[in-house]
Amino acid sequence: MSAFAPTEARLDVTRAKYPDFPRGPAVLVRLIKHLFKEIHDEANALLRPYGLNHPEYNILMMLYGSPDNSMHPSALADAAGEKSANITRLTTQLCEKGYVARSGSDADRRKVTLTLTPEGLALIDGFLPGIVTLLHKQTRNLTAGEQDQLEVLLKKMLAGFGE
Amino acid sequence: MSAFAPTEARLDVTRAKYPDFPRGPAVLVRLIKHLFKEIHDEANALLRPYGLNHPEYNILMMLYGSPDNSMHPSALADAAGEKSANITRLTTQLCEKGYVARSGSDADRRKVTLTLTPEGLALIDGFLPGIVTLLHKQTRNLTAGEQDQLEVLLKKMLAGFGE
DNA sequence: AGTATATAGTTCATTTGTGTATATTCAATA
DNA sequence: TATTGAATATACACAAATGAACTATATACT
Repeated sequence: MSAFAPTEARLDVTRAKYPDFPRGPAVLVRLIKHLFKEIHDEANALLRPYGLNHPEYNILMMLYGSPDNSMHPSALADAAGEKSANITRLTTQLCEKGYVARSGSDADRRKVTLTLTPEGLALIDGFLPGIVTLLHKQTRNLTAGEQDQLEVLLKKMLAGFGE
Repeated sequence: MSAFAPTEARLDVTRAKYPDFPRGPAVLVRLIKHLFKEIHDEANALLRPYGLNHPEYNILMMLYGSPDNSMHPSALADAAGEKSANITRLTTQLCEKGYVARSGSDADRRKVTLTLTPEGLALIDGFLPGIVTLLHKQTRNLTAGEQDQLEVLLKKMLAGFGE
């Protein structure tokens, strides 16, 4: 029996009380919330031994995903889905730990450039094997074809936001 | 152009540096994170005029999804995907606002029962129309068939956790 | 019965996240 | 070139969430 069954039962009760409540959309939203929490918690557990949490990991990986291992804070905020005030705090921590370096920009002096240090790159090399294993584990119930399908549908849904 | 395109570009760079990094699973995880943040932020904005945030809303709706409008804290933690310590804090707030009532249980004196008050039910009636509209808006890009498909796939993925 | 083990809920210290205001720089244009 | 408005990043006060320790009941076992 799926762990999600109680959620569906609750939704049935809700619809009995308030028939307009849309079952499909509500299920999707609750599924996404549950998945996010699970993903978040598992990643946190894996990263704790490295002294990192999930948001810090995300920032390191966004920088790693840039050809020169560097980004500006505002781009990082978009990429990591964090508020810019939080980027300041998180990157300050990563700087203090020595994984990221801050530097000014000559072209636009408002901007700051954040770059992975050699220590940061070494840390990433250290935790990536575990992350790869975790990612496979988290999607093991889906075939490659199902993953593609899911990706298409999630993108389509996401495209409906912020318009 | 999709707002998600930069994420995919970063993933390509990552895979150039670390070929084992699995593209599909990583995309799925990032999509889910982005969707959750959008859903969370929009719900927060809608609920603010009612003096509620998204987690508080979730708790009220979990109670509403129970036939007698009541649940125990531990069940609520599961249902709402919150840690039990957080349930204590959130429900205390909701009690102070008069939307939820706490009471002991005779059968098992460790347990506490949380029940929606008439004020809580009235509040729900007040914000539900807006929520219904929001839920439709958040899934407007998906046909009914696509929503069903997405639901199946997300459930399948979720079933892979915690085993 | 008596003891160990597990469960329910809370408390508290700490970490993490947000909203708002502010300083600085850039870009547009009158 | 002076002025206005937008963008970038940060500071800070406050809000929310977490992990770990703790109290109290309940359950299982000998």
